[in-house]
Amino acid sequence: MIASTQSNHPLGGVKNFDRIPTSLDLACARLKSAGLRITQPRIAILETLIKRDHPASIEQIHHELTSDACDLVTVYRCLAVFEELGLVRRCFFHNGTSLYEINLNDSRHYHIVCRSCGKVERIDVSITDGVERMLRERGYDQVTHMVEFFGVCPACRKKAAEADPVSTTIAR
Amino acid sequence: MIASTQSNHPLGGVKNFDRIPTSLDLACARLKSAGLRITQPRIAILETLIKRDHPASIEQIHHELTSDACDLVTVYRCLAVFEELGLVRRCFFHNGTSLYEINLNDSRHYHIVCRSCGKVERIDVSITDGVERMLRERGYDQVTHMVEFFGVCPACRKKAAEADPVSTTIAR
DNA sequence: GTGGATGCAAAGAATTTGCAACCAA
DNA sequence: TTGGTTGCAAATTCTTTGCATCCAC
Repeated sequence: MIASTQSNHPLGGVKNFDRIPTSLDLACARLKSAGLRITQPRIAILETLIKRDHPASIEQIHHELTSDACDLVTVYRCLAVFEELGLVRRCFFHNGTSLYEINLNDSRHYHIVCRSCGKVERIDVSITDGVERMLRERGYDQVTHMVEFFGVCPACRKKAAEADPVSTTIAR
Repeated sequence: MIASTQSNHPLGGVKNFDRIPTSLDLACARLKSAGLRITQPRIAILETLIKRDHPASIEQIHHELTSDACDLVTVYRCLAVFEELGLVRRCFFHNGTSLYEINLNDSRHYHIVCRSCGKVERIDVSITDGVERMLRERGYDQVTHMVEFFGVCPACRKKAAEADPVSTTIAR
């Protein structure tokens, strides 16, 4: 997969399939092997998701595409396909909106979302493996899960404390 | 709180405040102490949530109210108030819809939702305390979280296997 | 009596669907 | 060439808002 039989140097090939596969290559391969077509809108959306590497709303993704790369409806449809394929993961945030992020190697990580500014940070821990195993033992199939943490980030706390030094010391 | 000073027997009082407080009593007390009014629609919605003790959509809750107890809009508004007060917890499910469940004593538990039939089971484990603590140490405030597990329940697996014995053996 | 809460209607936002035209394989 | 994809428009669903009326306190 990394280099063809025609060349031992990973970057030395002249043909496309001699390159080290990029994230986009991997995503396209997954599309292809599912019998789906690799179209301009799909490439554009995947590139945006890969470049971003952070959850984004459908609206945001559409906005970040180079202008009129495709219709908003197409973004909806493509993301539904990507999610079905597992290329993309859907997360739900405190206000109920869903965000999408690229998920090429099923990396298990979570997010902490600031209640105030909406900033998303990544948390790289694995806390739910035991539960998933337990559920499988109970007879559940295709088990996945979703975890989101919400809180007020340090920056927003500081800002709030400066604006109103008294009330912000009271925790929820 | 369990019995008034007028009676030592927990069930022996004649007045309302001599009863053991019910869940509804507790919820109403929380409303009152927040300066909010105890109205017929609010009582009806709370009773439905308490009786159910399982996540339900706004539509379902409205439907389960004894006919024309209140308008759908009122259910929306009441649930927003209850959520704000922490009387109710909002969960997000695989299709992106939000469900609400009563949350009178901040019990930490999660759900496993069947992808196929939508059945919700409760999981009583605590897996995220360590992460919440870590986030607070990093400077986050008002930290909460949300966890949902999705899978195909044993009953649906069996049903699917009977309908199509070949393809259902392939795990995701 | 008074202000918070509700009902109704209507607006607004988010998402889905139908169908003809298009283009990747 | 052909069927999966897309764009556009319109339908549908979900949620919020405005305002007059009502009723809990």
